[in-house]
Amino acid sequence: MKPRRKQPKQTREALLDAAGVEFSGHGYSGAGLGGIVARAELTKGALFHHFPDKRTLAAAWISERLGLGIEQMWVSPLGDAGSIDGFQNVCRSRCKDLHPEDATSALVAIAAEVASRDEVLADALEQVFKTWRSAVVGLLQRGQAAGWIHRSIQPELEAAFLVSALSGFTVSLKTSVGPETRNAFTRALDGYLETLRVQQG
Amino acid sequence: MKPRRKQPKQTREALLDAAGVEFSGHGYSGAGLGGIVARAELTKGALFHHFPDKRTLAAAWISERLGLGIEQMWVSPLGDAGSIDGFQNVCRSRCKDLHPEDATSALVAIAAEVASRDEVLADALEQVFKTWRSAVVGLLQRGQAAGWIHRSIQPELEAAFLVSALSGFTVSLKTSVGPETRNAFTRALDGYLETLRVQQG
DNA sequence: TTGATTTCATACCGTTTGGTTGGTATGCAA
DNA sequence: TTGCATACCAACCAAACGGTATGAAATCAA
Repeated sequence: MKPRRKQPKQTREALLDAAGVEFSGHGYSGAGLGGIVARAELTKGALFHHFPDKRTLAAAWISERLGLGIEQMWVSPLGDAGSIDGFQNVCRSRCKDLHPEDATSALVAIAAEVASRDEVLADALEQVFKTWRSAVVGLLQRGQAAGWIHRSIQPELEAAFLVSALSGFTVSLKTSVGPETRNAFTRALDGYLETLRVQQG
Repeated sequence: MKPRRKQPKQTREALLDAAGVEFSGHGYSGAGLGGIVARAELTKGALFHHFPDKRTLAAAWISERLGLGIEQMWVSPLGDAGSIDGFQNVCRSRCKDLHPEDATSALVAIAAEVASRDEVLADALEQVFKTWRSAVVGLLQRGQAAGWIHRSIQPELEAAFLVSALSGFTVSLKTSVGPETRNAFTRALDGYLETLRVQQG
């Protein structure tokens, strides 16, 4: 392989990675393009060659990076779950590991900040939320078909509720200091998931 | 009454009101001090006389305005509820009326944006969240004592779960366009609250 | 090898940022 | 009425902001 000196694909990835760190750490408005290109060890020339403006960079980061993050953290694990206990284990594991720098927290934070005043970013964010909710819907439908999820619940409703609860959880993690809030939510969520189980006579 | 020409109390309130509009509409980083003083029809001289810097202004707004907003939207209504149906009615009413400009949405948005990187603001925010959770805890305890809330649940856990769910709901409201998400969450929340009810033989 | 195109760096632009300065007008206590 | 602290304004500041203009390497098609 010849050692290329200009690698546009790689440059674009580096910019998205750096943008992710800055957006996650300082929010959309709080993150500066100067900080992003400095972190990527590039210049604004490279940035504005690959992205026309800041919001388009953010939209690309949301769709590509946050979307992939949600896939890895929620969609795949939930796709593997085959019982209520498996469902609970996935949620417990995520609740224990969630921290303000991961994709889930960043998704919620950016959505809370800009979704109501930027249609483009709101669309990109909704797309990611939709894949998240869809994964839950799919799991619940499979559970109903297989007989381990209560027939009376409506998957779309419970999915919207669950994703909202987990979203709010990422916010509460940022304000509280100790592990009490994390433990409280985790245990209560476990109880809620229990109510989805078919009653064993 | 003599028409006073300098009214520091009133000036401070006007600054907090204007700051509230700007912070709610553009977030903490997105809101500028110039926009705040312009909205209040004052100058930076007045602003920096009453508040030493931007974050202190934000902290005062969180404690005084958002705190009062949560009191009015959640603490008082929940304090009046005396049954599961009353509890559900309060939540249903709030879920229907919640919009991106109210105190609840602003509280969550600011928390998601700055809580993980500013201890001062995080403390002020946690105080407000705590009064919110405490109102739920108090209601659940009263319900258990009065016999209309299931004895097996732990009020602190369910309160943390409920407040997180409602927090996440304010975020999901911003990304989705139609009323589907609002309706889905509202109905699922109703079902969750139903599980707190004592079983009628 | 040539010519066009892509990929980036450097330098710069006007605007806005949070915050400061110096000064003036008001309110209150004596 | 004097004297001093409070309340507020207008002008200003350096730094950072998002974005642009220009040009030089690097790459690729011919």
